[in-house]
Amino acid sequence: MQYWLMKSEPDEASIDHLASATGQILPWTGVRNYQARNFMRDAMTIGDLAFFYHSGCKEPGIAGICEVCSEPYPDDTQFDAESPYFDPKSSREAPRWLLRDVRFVSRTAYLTLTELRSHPELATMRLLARGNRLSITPVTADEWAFISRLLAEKA
DNA sequence: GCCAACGTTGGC
DNA sequence: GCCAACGTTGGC
Repeated sequence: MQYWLMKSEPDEASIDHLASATGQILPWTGVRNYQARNFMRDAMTIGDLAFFYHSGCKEPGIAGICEVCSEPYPDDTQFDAESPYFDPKSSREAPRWLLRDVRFVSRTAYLTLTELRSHPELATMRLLARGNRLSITPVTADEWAFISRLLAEKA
């Protein structure tokens, strides 16, 4: 059992999209970075929890919690020439990009990036590391517990 | 296998 | 819209 933080642009897929999806499940589509793919393919386990983080928006921050709910499988968008995530170098025989489904767990109080940065306890969080661009990052049990406490206080 | 050029991410 | 930081590509 591990913890994660998964970034999504709310225009594309927000916590509200996840909450209103069929079965409250969405495929974590569009990851085109090998490290993030490897996390999904190799490191995640069904039942892992993740903070659902809104990025690329006015106020980036944690908006909710979701749960890994499938084994890894090929991301269909890599085969779709119409998709912005199309990868001409991938094939159905040897798919490059694997994803997992995530299930809605809860909305949380909105915890902004600025606030996350303000807590020295979180200074070593992968998300906050200088130059970090990874869309999926591991969260330690301590970080998870600390942030959960912050969220509970704000609720 | 190096590395310059290019593309992307994502906060500001 | 800018740009710093990073990842990927491809020529050599």
